[in-house]
Amino acid sequence: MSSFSPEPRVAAAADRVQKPQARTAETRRRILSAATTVFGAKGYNKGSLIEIAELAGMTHAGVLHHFGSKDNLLIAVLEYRDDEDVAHLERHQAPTGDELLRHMLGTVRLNLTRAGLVQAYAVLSAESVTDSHPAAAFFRSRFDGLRRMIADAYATVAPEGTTEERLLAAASATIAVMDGLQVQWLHDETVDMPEAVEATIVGLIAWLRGAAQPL
Amino acid sequence: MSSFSPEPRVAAAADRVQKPQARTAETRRRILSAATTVFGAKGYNKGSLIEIAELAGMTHAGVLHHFGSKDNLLIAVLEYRDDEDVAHLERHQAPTGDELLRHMLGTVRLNLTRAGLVQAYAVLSAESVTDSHPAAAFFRSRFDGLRRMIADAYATVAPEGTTEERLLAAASATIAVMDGLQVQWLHDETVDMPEAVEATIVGLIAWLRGAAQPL
DNA sequence: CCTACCGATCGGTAGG
DNA sequence: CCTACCGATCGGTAGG
Repeated sequence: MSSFSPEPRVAAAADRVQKPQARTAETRRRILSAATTVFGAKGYNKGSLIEIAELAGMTHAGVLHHFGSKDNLLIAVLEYRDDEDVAHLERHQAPTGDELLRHMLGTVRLNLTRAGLVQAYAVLSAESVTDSHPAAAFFRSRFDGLRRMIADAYATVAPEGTTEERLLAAASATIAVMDGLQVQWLHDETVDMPEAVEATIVGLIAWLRGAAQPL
Repeated sequence: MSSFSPEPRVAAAADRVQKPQARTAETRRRILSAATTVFGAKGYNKGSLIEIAELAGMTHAGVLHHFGSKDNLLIAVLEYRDDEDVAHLERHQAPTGDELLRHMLGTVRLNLTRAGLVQAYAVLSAESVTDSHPAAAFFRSRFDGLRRMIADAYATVAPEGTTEERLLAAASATIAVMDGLQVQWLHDETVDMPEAVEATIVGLIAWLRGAAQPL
Protein backbone atom coordinates (compact mmCIF):
# COMPACT_ATOMS: atom_id res chain seq x y z
CA MET A 1 0.00 0.00 0.00
CA SER A 2 2.73 2.50 0.85
CA SER A 3 5.48 1.57 -1.57
CA PHE A 4 3.62 1.16 -4.86
CA SER A 5 2.76 4.81 -5.45
CA PRO A 6 2.50 5.40 -9.23
CA GLU A 7 3.93 8.98 -9.09
CA PRO A 8 7.72 9.40 -9.29
CA ARG A 9 9.09 11.60 -6.56
CA VAL A 10 11.18 13.64 -9.02
CA ALA A 11 9.70 14.81 -12.31
CA ALA A 12 13.05 14.58 -14.11
CA ALA A 13 12.89 10.79 -13.83
CA ALA A 14 9.82 10.66 -16.05
CA ASP A 15 11.85 10.55 -19.27
CA ARG A 16 13.08 7.04 -18.53
CA VAL A 17 11.06 4.26 -20.13
CA GLN A 18 10.41 2.76 -16.71
CA LYS A 19 10.40 4.79 -13.53
CA PRO A 20 13.26 3.90 -11.15
CA GLN A 21 10.97 3.17 -8.21
CA ALA A 22 8.83 0.93 -10.37
CA ARG A 23 11.83 -1.05 -11.55
CA THR A 24 13.12 -1.37 -8.00
CA ALA A 25 9.76 -2.63 -6.76
CA GLU A 26 9.67 -5.14 -9.59
CA THR A 27 13.18 -6.35 -8.76
CA ARG A 28 12.27 -6.66 -5.11
CA ARG A 29 9.28 -8.81 -6.01
CA ARG A 30 11.50 -11.02 -8.17
CA ILE A 31 13.87 -11.49 -5.25
CA LEU A 32 11.02 -12.17 -2.81
CA SER A 33 9.60 -14.81 -5.12
CA ALA A 34 13.00 -16.49 -5.49
CA ALA A 35 13.57 -16.34 -1.74
CA THR A 36 10.20 -17.97 -1.05
CA THR A 37 11.14 -20.82 -3.35
CA VAL A 38 14.60 -21.33 -1.90
CA PHE A 39 13.65 -20.93 1.78
CA GLY A 40 10.77 -23.33 1.15
CA ALA A 41 12.96 -25.92 -0.51
CA LYS A 42 15.91 -25.72 1.91
CA GLY A 43 14.79 -23.88 5.01
CA TYR A 44 16.25 -20.57 6.13
CA ASN A 45 19.58 -21.83 7.42
CA LYS A 46 20.46 -23.97 4.43
CA GLY A 47 18.89 -21.73 1.80
CA SER A 48 21.69 -19.43 0.60
CA LEU A 49 21.68 -15.90 -0.73
CA ILE A 50 23.75 -17.14 -3.65
CA GLU A 51 21.04 -19.58 -4.76
CA ILE A 52 18.32 -16.97 -4.29
CA ALA A 53 20.32 -14.46 -6.30
CA GLU A 54 20.88 -16.88 -9.18
CA LEU A 55 17.16 -17.62 -9.33
CA ALA A 56 16.45 -13.88 -9.41
CA GLY A 57 19.10 -13.28 -12.09
CA MET A 58 21.77 -11.39 -10.19
CA THR A 59 24.67 -11.90 -7.74
CA HIS A 60 24.19 -12.28 -4.01
CA ALA A 61 25.66 -8.83 -3.45
CA GLY A 62 22.76 -7.49 -5.50
CA VAL A 63 20.27 -9.16 -3.21
CA LEU A 64 22.00 -7.66 -0.19
CA HIS A 65 21.86 -4.24 -1.85
CA HIS A 66 18.06 -4.51 -1.86
CA PHE A 67 17.44 -6.12 1.51
CA GLY A 68 20.50 -5.37 3.64
CA SER A 69 20.88 -8.78 5.24
CA LYS A 70 19.63 -12.33 4.99
CA ASP A 71 17.54 -11.85 8.13
CA ASN A 72 15.82 -8.82 6.67
CA LEU A 73 15.07 -10.74 3.50
CA LEU A 74 13.36 -13.51 5.47
CA ILE A 75 11.16 -11.04 7.32
CA ALA A 76 10.27 -9.36 4.04
CA VAL A 77 9.29 -12.72 2.55
CA LEU A 78 6.98 -13.51 5.45
CA GLU A 79 5.33 -10.09 5.49
CA TYR A 80 4.96 -10.15 1.72
CA ARG A 81 3.01 -13.43 1.88
CA ASP A 82 0.90 -12.11 4.70
CA ASP A 83 0.05 -9.01 2.67
CA GLU A 84 -1.08 -11.15 -0.25
CA ASP A 85 -3.27 -13.32 1.98
CA VAL A 86 -4.75 -10.31 3.72
CA ALA A 87 -5.51 -8.74 0.34
CA HIS A 88 -7.20 -11.98 -0.68
CA LEU A 89 -9.25 -11.97 2.50
CA GLU A 90 -10.34 -8.37 2.00
CA ARG A 91 -11.34 -8.95 -1.59
CA HIS A 92 -13.81 -11.56 -0.31
CA GLN A 93 -14.91 -9.47 2.69
CA ALA A 94 -13.26 -10.34 5.99
CA PRO A 95 -15.26 -13.39 7.09
CA THR A 96 -16.56 -13.70 10.63
CA GLY A 97 -18.28 -16.34 12.70
CA ASP A 98 -18.91 -19.67 11.01
CA GLU A 99 -18.07 -18.04 7.68
CA LEU A 100 -14.46 -17.83 8.87
CA LEU A 101 -14.48 -21.53 9.72
CA ARG A 102 -15.77 -22.34 6.24
CA HIS A 103 -13.18 -19.99 4.76
CA MET A 104 -10.41 -21.92 6.47
CA LEU A 105 -11.58 -25.09 4.75
CA GLY A 106 -11.33 -23.21 1.46
CA THR A 107 -7.76 -22.26 2.30
CA VAL A 108 -6.93 -25.91 2.94
CA ARG A 109 -8.29 -26.85 -0.50
CA LEU A 110 -6.37 -23.98 -2.11
CA ASN A 111 -3.20 -25.18 -0.42
CA LEU A 112 -3.47 -28.48 -2.30
CA THR A 113 -2.48 -26.48 -5.39
CA ARG A 114 0.55 -24.66 -3.95
CA ALA A 115 2.87 -27.15 -2.27
CA GLY A 116 5.85 -24.80 -2.51
CA LEU A 117 4.23 -22.13 -0.40
CA VAL A 118 2.90 -24.71 2.06
CA GLN A 119 6.40 -26.13 2.44
CA ALA A 120 7.93 -22.71 3.03
CA TYR A 121 5.42 -21.99 5.77
CA ALA A 122 5.72 -25.42 7.40
CA VAL A 123 9.52 -25.42 7.40
CA LEU A 124 9.98 -21.82 8.52
CA SER A 125 7.37 -21.89 11.28
CA ALA A 126 9.01 -24.92 12.91
CA GLU A 127 12.54 -23.64 12.32
CA SER A 128 11.50 -20.40 14.00
CA VAL A 129 11.46 -22.07 17.43
CA THR A 130 15.24 -22.64 17.30
CA ASP A 131 17.75 -20.43 19.16
CA SER A 132 17.45 -16.72 18.25
CA HIS A 133 15.79 -17.36 14.90
CA PRO A 134 15.02 -14.16 12.94
CA ALA A 135 11.40 -15.23 12.31
CA ALA A 136 10.55 -15.99 15.94
CA ALA A 137 8.71 -12.72 16.62
CA PHE A 138 6.83 -12.95 13.35
CA PHE A 139 5.38 -16.39 14.06
CA ARG A 140 4.71 -15.71 17.71
CA SER A 141 2.55 -12.72 16.85
CA ARG A 142 0.96 -14.49 13.89
CA PHE A 143 -0.15 -17.44 16.05
CA ASP A 144 -1.43 -15.05 18.67
CA GLY A 145 -3.52 -13.08 16.18
CA LEU A 146 -4.91 -16.20 14.52
CA ARG A 147 -5.91 -17.74 17.85
CA ARG A 148 -7.86 -14.63 18.84
CA MET A 149 -9.59 -14.39 15.47
CA ILE A 150 -10.60 -18.05 15.38
CA ALA A 151 -11.68 -18.08 19.03
CA ASP A 152 -14.06 -15.25 18.17
CA ALA A 153 -15.45 -17.32 15.31
CA TYR A 154 -16.07 -20.29 17.60
CA ALA A 155 -17.81 -17.99 20.07
CA THR A 156 -20.59 -17.42 17.52
CA VAL A 157 -21.39 -21.15 17.34
CA ALA A 158 -20.75 -22.06 21.00
CA PRO A 159 -23.29 -21.81 23.84
CA GLU A 160 -23.45 -18.47 25.61
CA GLY A 161 -21.10 -18.27 28.55
CA THR A 162 -18.50 -20.60 27.02
CA THR A 163 -15.21 -19.74 28.71
CA GLU A 164 -12.42 -18.01 26.85
CA GLU A 165 -10.18 -20.94 27.79
CA ARG A 166 -12.34 -23.40 25.88
CA LEU A 167 -12.62 -21.10 22.88
CA LEU A 168 -8.85 -20.63 22.77
CA ALA A 169 -8.29 -24.38 23.11
CA ALA A 170 -10.53 -24.97 20.09
CA ALA A 171 -8.76 -22.20 18.17
CA SER A 172 -5.24 -23.45 18.88
CA ALA A 173 -6.31 -27.00 18.01
CA THR A 174 -7.71 -25.79 14.68
CA ILE A 175 -4.51 -23.99 13.72
CA ALA A 176 -2.47 -26.95 14.93
CA VAL A 177 -4.35 -29.50 12.86
CA MET A 178 -3.90 -27.43 9.71
CA ASP A 179 -0.16 -26.97 10.32
CA GLY A 180 0.48 -30.54 11.40
CA LEU A 181 -1.39 -31.98 8.41
CA GLN A 182 0.79 -29.97 6.05
CA VAL A 183 3.91 -31.76 7.27
CA GLN A 184 2.25 -35.16 6.86
CA TRP A 185 0.88 -34.21 3.44
CA LEU A 186 4.27 -32.98 2.23
CA HIS A 187 5.61 -36.43 3.10
CA ASP A 188 2.66 -38.34 1.64
CA GLU A 189 0.15 -36.67 -0.62
CA THR A 190 -2.50 -39.33 0.03
CA VAL A 191 -3.14 -37.64 3.39
CA ASP A 192 -6.60 -36.05 3.04
CA MET A 193 -6.16 -32.56 4.51
CA PRO A 194 -9.66 -31.17 3.77
CA GLU A 195 -11.45 -34.19 5.25
CA ALA A 196 -9.28 -34.21 8.38
CA VAL A 197 -9.70 -30.45 8.93
CA GLU A 198 -13.46 -30.58 8.47
CA ALA A 199 -13.73 -33.51 10.87
CA THR A 200 -11.70 -31.60 13.44
CA ILE A 201 -13.71 -28.39 13.15
CA VAL A 202 -17.14 -30.01 13.37
CA GLY A 203 -15.83 -32.21 16.18
CA LEU A 204 -14.58 -29.19 18.12
CA ILE A 205 -17.95 -27.50 17.71
CA ALA A 206 -19.62 -30.61 19.13
CA TRP A 207 -17.17 -30.48 22.03
CA LEU A 208 -17.93 -26.80 22.68
CA ARG A 209 -21.64 -27.63 22.69
CA GLY A 210 -21.16 -30.49 25.15
CA ALA A 211 -22.33 -32.99 22.53
CA ALA A 212 -19.16 -35.08 22.82
CA GLN A 213 -18.63 -37.98 25.24
CA PRO A 214 -15.68 -37.45 27.61
CA LEU A 215 -12.79 -39.86 27.07
CA MET B 1 18.35 -54.87 21.95
CA SER B 2 21.15 -56.03 19.65
CA SER B 3 24.07 -53.79 20.58
CA PHE B 4 24.06 -53.87 24.38
CA SER B 5 25.18 -57.48 24.86
CA PRO B 6 27.09 -57.77 28.17
CA GLU B 7 29.54 -60.43 26.90
CA PRO B 8 32.78 -59.24 25.24
CA ARG B 9 33.50 -60.92 21.93
CA VAL B 10 37.10 -61.62 22.94
CA ALA B 11 37.92 -63.09 26.35
CA ALA B 12 41.30 -61.34 26.52
CA ALA B 13 39.53 -58.01 26.96
CA ALA B 14 38.16 -59.11 30.32
CA ASP B 15 41.17 -57.82 32.29
CA ARG B 16 40.28 -54.20 31.62
CA VAL B 17 38.31 -52.49 34.36
CA GLN B 18 35.55 -51.73 31.89
CA LYS B 19 34.89 -53.82 28.82
CA PRO B 20 35.67 -51.94 25.60
CA GLN B 21 32.24 -52.54 24.15
CA ALA B 22 30.63 -51.25 27.32
CA ARG B 23 32.71 -48.10 27.23
CA THR B 24 31.96 -47.60 23.55
CA ALA B 25 28.22 -48.01 24.17
CA GLU B 26 28.43 -45.48 26.98
CA THR B 27 30.31 -43.02 24.78
CA ARG B 28 27.78 -43.48 22.01
CA ARG B 29 24.96 -42.69 24.41
CA ARG B 30 26.78 -39.56 25.55
CA ILE B 31 27.11 -38.44 21.93
CA LEU B 32 23.47 -39.24 21.17
CA SER B 33 22.34 -37.21 24.15
CA ALA B 34 24.49 -34.25 23.10
CA ALA B 35 23.25 -34.53 19.51
CA THR B 36 19.61 -34.51 20.62
CA THR B 37 20.26 -31.31 22.54
CA VAL B 38 22.09 -29.57 19.73
CA PHE B 39 19.81 -30.70 16.88
CA GLY B 40 16.86 -29.66 19.03
CA ALA B 41 18.27 -26.23 19.75
CA LYS B 42 19.55 -25.46 16.24
CA GLY B 43 17.99 -27.91 13.81
CA TYR B 44 19.99 -30.42 11.80
CA ASN B 45 21.48 -28.05 9.25
CA LYS B 46 22.68 -25.44 11.70
CA GLY B 47 23.59 -27.85 14.50
CA SER B 48 27.29 -28.64 14.03
CA LEU B 49 29.36 -31.71 14.81
CA ILE B 50 31.81 -29.42 16.57
CA GLU B 51 29.20 -28.23 19.05
CA ILE B 52 27.92 -31.75 19.62
CA ALA B 53 31.47 -32.99 20.20
CA GLU B 54 32.24 -30.25 22.73
CA LEU B 55 29.07 -31.10 24.66
CA ALA B 56 30.09 -34.77 24.66
CA GLY B 57 33.65 -33.96 25.72
CA MET B 58 35.67 -34.76 22.59
CA THR B 59 36.59 -33.39 19.18
CA HIS B 60 34.33 -33.61 16.16
CA ALA B 61 36.65 -36.19 14.61
CA GLY B 62 35.87 -38.40 17.59
CA VAL B 63 32.15 -38.13 16.94
CA LEU B 64 32.72 -39.09 13.31
CA HIS B 65 34.79 -42.06 14.44
CA HIS B 66 31.71 -43.39 16.25
CA PHE B 67 28.99 -42.53 13.74
CA GLY B 68 30.71 -42.18 10.37
CA SER B 69 28.86 -39.11 9.17
CA LYS B 70 26.55 -36.37 10.36
CA ASP B 71 23.65 -38.01 8.51
CA ASN B 72 24.22 -41.30 10.26
CA LEU B 73 24.32 -39.54 13.61
CA LEU B 74 20.92 -37.94 12.97
CA ILE B 75 19.35 -41.27 12.07
CA ALA B 76 20.87 -42.82 15.20
CA VAL B 77 19.40 -40.02 17.33
CA LEU B 78 15.91 -40.56 15.92
CA GLU B 79 16.01 -44.35 16.27
CA TYR B 80 17.42 -44.04 19.77
CA ARG B 81 14.47 -41.91 20.87
CA ASP B 82 12.04 -44.27 19.22
CA ASP B 83 13.57 -47.22 21.05
CA GLU B 84 13.16 -45.43 24.37
CA ASP B 85 9.53 -44.61 23.67
CA VAL B 86 8.80 -48.13 22.48
CA ALA B 87 10.41 -49.51 25.63
CA HIS B 88 8.21 -47.16 27.67
CA LEU B 89 5.14 -48.35 25.81
CA GLU B 90 6.00 -52.01 26.36
CA ARG B 91 6.63 -51.51 30.05
CA HIS B 92 3.04 -50.31 30.33
CA GLN B 93 1.66 -52.97 27.98
CA ALA B 94 1.09 -51.83 24.40
CA PRO B 95 -2.25 -50.03 24.68
CA THR B 96 -5.02 -50.65 22.20
CA GLY B 97 -8.45 -49.18 21.48
CA ASP B 98 -9.52 -46.24 23.61
CA GLU B 99 -6.64 -47.02 25.99
CA LEU B 100 -4.28 -45.85 23.25
CA LEU B 101 -6.22 -42.60 22.91
CA ARG B 102 -5.95 -42.02 26.66
CA HIS B 103 -2.27 -42.94 26.52
CA MET B 104 -1.68 -40.20 23.94
CA LEU B 105 -3.10 -37.65 26.34
CA GLY B 106 -0.61 -38.91 28.91
CA THR B 107 2.19 -38.36 26.42
CA VAL B 108 1.05 -34.79 25.89
CA ARG B 109 1.18 -34.15 29.64
CA LEU B 110 4.61 -35.78 29.85
CA ASN B 111 5.82 -33.56 27.02
CA LEU B 112 5.11 -30.48 29.18
CA THR B 113 8.16 -31.56 31.21
CA ARG B 114 10.62 -32.10 28.36
CA ALA B 115 10.65 -29.08 26.08
CA GLY B 116 14.07 -29.94 24.67
CA LEU B 117 12.91 -33.25 23.26
CA VAL B 118 9.68 -31.73 22.00
CA GLN B 119 11.66 -29.04 20.21
CA ALA B 120 14.00 -31.58 18.60
CA TYR B 121 11.06 -33.55 17.28
CA ALA B 122 9.13 -30.50 16.06
CA VAL B 123 12.11 -28.93 14.32
CA LEU B 124 13.45 -32.11 12.74
CA SER B 125 10.09 -33.42 11.51
CA ALA B 126 9.37 -30.18 9.65
CA GLU B 127 12.94 -29.81 8.40
CA SER B 128 12.68 -33.36 7.05
CA VAL B 129 10.38 -32.22 4.22
CA THR B 130 13.18 -30.15 2.66
CA ASP B 131 15.19 -31.33 -0.35
CA SER B 132 16.90 -34.71 0.16
CA HIS B 133 16.87 -34.46 3.94
CA PRO B 134 18.50 -37.45 5.69
CA ALA B 135 15.52 -37.91 8.03
CA ALA B 136 12.85 -37.96 5.30
CA ALA B 137 12.44 -41.75 5.21
CA PHE B 138 12.36 -41.97 8.99
CA PHE B 139 9.50 -39.51 9.41
CA ARG B 140 7.55 -40.79 6.41
CA SER B 141 7.49 -44.30 7.84
CA ARG B 142 6.89 -43.04 11.37
CA PHE B 143 3.80 -41.06 10.31
CA ASP B 144 2.56 -44.02 8.33
CA GLY B 145 2.88 -46.40 11.26
CA LEU B 146 1.28 -43.98 13.72
CA ARG B 147 -1.68 -43.34 11.41
CA ARG B 148 -2.40 -47.06 11.10
CA MET B 149 -2.10 -47.65 14.83
CA ILE B 150 -4.35 -44.74 15.76
CA ALA B 151 -6.89 -45.53 13.05
CA ASP B 152 -7.21 -49.01 14.60
CA ALA B 153 -7.82 -47.39 17.98
CA TYR B 154 -10.59 -45.18 16.57
CA ALA B 155 -12.15 -48.26 14.94
CA THR B 156 -12.92 -49.64 18.39
CA VAL B 157 -15.00 -46.59 19.34
CA ALA B 158 -16.56 -45.89 15.90
CA PRO B 159 -19.77 -47.47 14.53
CA GLU B 160 -19.34 -50.77 12.71
CA GLY B 161 -18.73 -50.26 9.01
CA THR B 162 -16.96 -46.91 9.42
CA THR B 163 -14.80 -46.51 6.32
CA GLU B 164 -11.02 -46.73 6.49
CA GLU B 165 -10.92 -43.25 4.95
CA ARG B 166 -12.75 -41.71 7.88
CA LEU B 167 -10.65 -43.61 10.41
CA LEU B 168 -7.44 -42.46 8.73
CA ALA B 169 -8.70 -38.87 8.58
CA ALA B 170 -9.31 -38.95 12.33
CA ALA B 171 -5.89 -40.52 12.91
CA SER B 172 -3.97 -38.01 10.80
CA ALA B 173 -5.87 -35.14 12.45
CA THR B 174 -4.94 -36.47 15.89
CA ILE B 175 -1.22 -36.68 15.07
CA ALA B 176 -1.40 -33.28 13.40
CA VAL B 177 -2.98 -31.53 16.35
CA MET B 178 -0.32 -32.88 18.69
CA ASP B 179 2.53 -31.83 16.38
CA GLY B 180 1.05 -28.45 15.52
CA LEU B 181 0.37 -27.60 19.15
CA GLN B 182 4.00 -28.26 20.02
CA VAL B 183 5.15 -25.49 17.69
CA GLN B 184 2.63 -23.04 19.18
CA TRP B 185 3.54 -24.10 22.72
CA LEU B 186 7.27 -23.69 22.08
CA HIS B 187 6.49 -20.10 21.07
CA ASP B 188 4.06 -19.44 23.92
CA GLU B 189 3.81 -21.75 26.90
CA THR B 190 0.33 -20.51 27.82
CA VAL B 191 -1.03 -22.66 24.99
CA ASP B 192 -2.91 -25.48 26.71
CA MET B 193 -1.83 -28.62 24.86
CA PRO B 194 -3.64 -31.24 26.97
CA GLU B 195 -6.98 -29.41 26.81
CA ALA B 196 -6.74 -28.85 23.07
CA VAL B 197 -5.76 -32.46 22.36
CA GLU B 198 -8.55 -33.85 24.53
CA ALA B 199 -11.09 -31.56 22.84
CA THR B 200 -9.89 -32.73 19.44
CA ILE B 201 -10.01 -36.44 20.27
CA VAL B 202 -13.48 -36.40 21.84
CA GLY B 203 -14.66 -34.18 19.00
CA LEU B 204 -13.31 -36.58 16.38
CA ILE B 205 -15.09 -39.47 18.11
CA ALA B 206 -18.34 -37.49 17.97
CA TRP B 207 -17.68 -36.89 14.25
CA LEU B 208 -17.06 -40.61 13.65
CA ARG B 209 -20.34 -41.39 15.42
CA GLY B 210 -22.27 -38.88 13.35
CA ALA B 211 -23.03 -36.84 16.47
CA ALA B 212 -21.52 -33.66 14.99
CA GLN B 213 -23.39 -31.09 12.91
CA PRO B 214 -21.94 -30.61 9.41
CA LEU B 215 -20.44 -27.17 8.80
C1' DC C 1 39.90 -40.84 20.01
C1' DC C 2 43.31 -36.96 18.56
C1' DT C 3 46.09 -33.56 15.47
C1' DA C 4 46.22 -31.53 11.37
C1' DC C 5 44.46 -30.48 7.32
C1' DC C 6 41.42 -30.13 3.00
C1' DG C 7 37.99 -28.09 -0.17
C1' DA C 8 33.72 -25.91 -0.09
C1' DT C 9 30.37 -22.67 1.21
C1' DC C 10 28.63 -18.86 3.44
C1' DG C 11 27.09 -13.83 4.84
C1' DG C 12 28.71 -9.55 4.59
C1' DT C 13 31.64 -5.40 3.12
C1' DA C 14 34.44 -2.15 0.21
C1' DG C 15 34.32 0.49 -3.43
C1' DG C 16 32.79 1.58 -7.43
C1' DC D 1 23.81 -3.89 -9.26
C1' DC D 2 28.76 -5.87 -9.93
C1' DT D 3 33.77 -7.47 -8.87
C1' DA D 4 36.61 -8.80 -5.53
C1' DC D 5 37.55 -10.04 -1.26
C1' DC D 6 37.31 -11.16 3.91
C1' DG D 7 36.91 -14.05 8.07
C1' DA D 8 34.37 -17.75 9.76
C1' DT D 9 32.50 -22.21 9.81
C1' DC D 10 31.67 -26.60 8.25
C1' DG D 11 31.85 -31.95 7.21
C1' DG D 12 34.99 -35.14 6.22
C1' DT D 13 39.68 -37.54 5.70
C1' DA D 14 44.56 -39.01 6.61
C1' DG D 15 47.25 -41.06 9.58
C1' DG D 16 48.35 -42.28 13.65
